[in-house]
Amino acid sequence: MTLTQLEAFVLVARLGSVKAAARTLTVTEPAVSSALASLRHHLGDPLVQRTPTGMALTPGGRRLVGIASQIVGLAREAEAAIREVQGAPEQLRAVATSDVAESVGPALVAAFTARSKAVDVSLGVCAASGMAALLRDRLADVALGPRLPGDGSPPLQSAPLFRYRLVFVAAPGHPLAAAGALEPRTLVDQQWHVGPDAADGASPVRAILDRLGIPEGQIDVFPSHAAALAATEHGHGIAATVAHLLSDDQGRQALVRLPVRGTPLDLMWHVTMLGADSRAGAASAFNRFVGTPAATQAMHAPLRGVPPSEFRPPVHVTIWS
Amino acid sequence: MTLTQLEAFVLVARLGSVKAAARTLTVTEPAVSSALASLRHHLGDPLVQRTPTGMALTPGGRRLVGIASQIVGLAREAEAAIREVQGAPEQLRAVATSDVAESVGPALVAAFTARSKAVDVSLGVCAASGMAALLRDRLADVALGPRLPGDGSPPLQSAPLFRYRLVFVAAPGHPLAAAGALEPRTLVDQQWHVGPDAADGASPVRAILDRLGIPEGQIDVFPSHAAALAATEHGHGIAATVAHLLSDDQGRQALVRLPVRGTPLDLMWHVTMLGADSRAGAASAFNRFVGTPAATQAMHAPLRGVPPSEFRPPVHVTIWS
DNA sequence: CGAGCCGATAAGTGTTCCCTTAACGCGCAC
DNA sequence: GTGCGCGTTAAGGGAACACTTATCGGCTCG
Repeated sequence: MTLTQLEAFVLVARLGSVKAAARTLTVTEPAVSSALASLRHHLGDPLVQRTPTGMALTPGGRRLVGIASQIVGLAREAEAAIREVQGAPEQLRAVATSDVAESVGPALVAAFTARSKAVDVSLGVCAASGMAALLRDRLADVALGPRLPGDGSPPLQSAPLFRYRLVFVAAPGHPLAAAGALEPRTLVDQQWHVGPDAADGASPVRAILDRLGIPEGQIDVFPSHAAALAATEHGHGIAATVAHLLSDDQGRQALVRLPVRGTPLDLMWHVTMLGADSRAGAASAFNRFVGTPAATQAMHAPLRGVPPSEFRPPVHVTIWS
Repeated sequence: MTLTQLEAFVLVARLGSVKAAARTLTVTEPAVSSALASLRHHLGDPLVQRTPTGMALTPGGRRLVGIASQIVGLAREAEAAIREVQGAPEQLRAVATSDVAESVGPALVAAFTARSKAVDVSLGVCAASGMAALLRDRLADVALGPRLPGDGSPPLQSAPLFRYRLVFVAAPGHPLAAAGALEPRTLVDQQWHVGPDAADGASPVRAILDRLGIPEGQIDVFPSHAAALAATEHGHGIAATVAHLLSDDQGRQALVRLPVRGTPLDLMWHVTMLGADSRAGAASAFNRFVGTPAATQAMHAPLRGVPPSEFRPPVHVTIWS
């Protein structure tokens, strides 16, 4: 029984699939499957079993997951504690959904970095559906994205981070660009350009696509939100984007907002982390920071005049998934 | 960072020496030293350093020992949990000082085994000074011997187990055997035959030897208490032993009690375990059992007529140290 | 100053881990 | 049925682990 094996098991149990666990750990599926096989053999229990809907825990696995999760959490805590004692900078690993990571995330993280010199911050991108597991396994300290359900063990705490407005956009030459007020259903026949977060069930864009009943064939998923917007500029599709990122593009008329009825949609991004008793000190500092005016200002200001596609965040960004 | 390394570190930190940790783990000193070296290198901190009085923790080590201890405890808990879910018998690892292990320990454990069919009990021998570390690291679930200080992390709970009387004995032909009332200081010139527990600072026999100022050259440490008594039967030395074990030997006049003033000494053995919230279920069951009349009866009854040297406990006995 | 104790190190060995690529088995959908 | 997605197994290699015996270095104590 090794820490690696326990880690693999916990992630499979939490994420419900070997594939997702492997992606999170940046290893291949057989690596995870093999670690799981070793643990199964050692403990003499299947722990998790395939079902049509994913991987389901056996009674033994259900019992183990809580204990194993504590073990891997403590192992991380041990390393962080030693680092701290030695005076090394504390580490804060932030994850964000791709929409946050391409909008207010880097600016927020950069502002926090500037204020807290002794903290080493990294920002990663992940799907909203995997955020809770990352936080609980201490693979991440804070998560930026939609509000996450806090129930579970250990519990999570979500707090409002940033109110934003979602709008629909198209190239100036698009047929709908010159239209007057549009009914939402007129968008059903359009080709949609979306970022990677739209593939995630918890994303608001995904919710819109589902509500309108857009067939998958009409949805082009791009590797980044910026790429989706770039394709929209030069193509004949439409996209959904955060309004305040658009001000400059609109000024240059690269994209125009579509006057769809019911838009802009008022939405909220949240910051989520473990409870105050179990999270790292840097996470608490970050939590305090996001409530300050400096944080709000940083999230509103920085991207003015810089198209997202060219934006290079001034913080170290690690892509974890 | 592996579980083995953390275990080695915790034991070195708790026992204050590599040698003791190695003995407890039944490996050689280099094995422990090497595990420690790997952990030191991995974390970049000496963790423990040699001092004239033993191994002292660095600030980092002090911080780590609590976390590491939790990790190894949880790892054991994980294995126990799986075993329990699978319906396998629960395991209870008892340790006792050699005096208990050679007197009431086996009978007590056997009586508990007979009552609790679903518990797999093993009894080991260890020094009183190492008991607290064994309990805290969950290498043992219950400890039988002297009362242990309960402070520390996690705290320990001691409860009275058995009141016994310590007497001094010699062979019938010994010069002192025919004497009348003896002053304690008349024993100073004698050759003492003692069991392994006398080498332990926490042992009452050790305390007596120290109080009388017996030089080391007059103390023969035998590998078992029974061996010390056997040597006393045929030699010209004296020994200290538990009174109620002696009844039959006295009947056969193999050994006679010396009428030393102040004897018999009224002493108490205790049972010690972790607090109710952190100990295994079997430990709690054992704790309840030792309070019952059946336990008291078992401890008084079984060895009547059976010299300790010939006694074969009906339970599996593992020697850990 | 030599003896003895204790921890660290050297050298070596068998085992386990951990990861890879490739191929296989199985359930499910079009 | 025929793909296709997903987990598992096979095979293999490199590294780390965990242990041993033997030796060294530093320290204390007679």
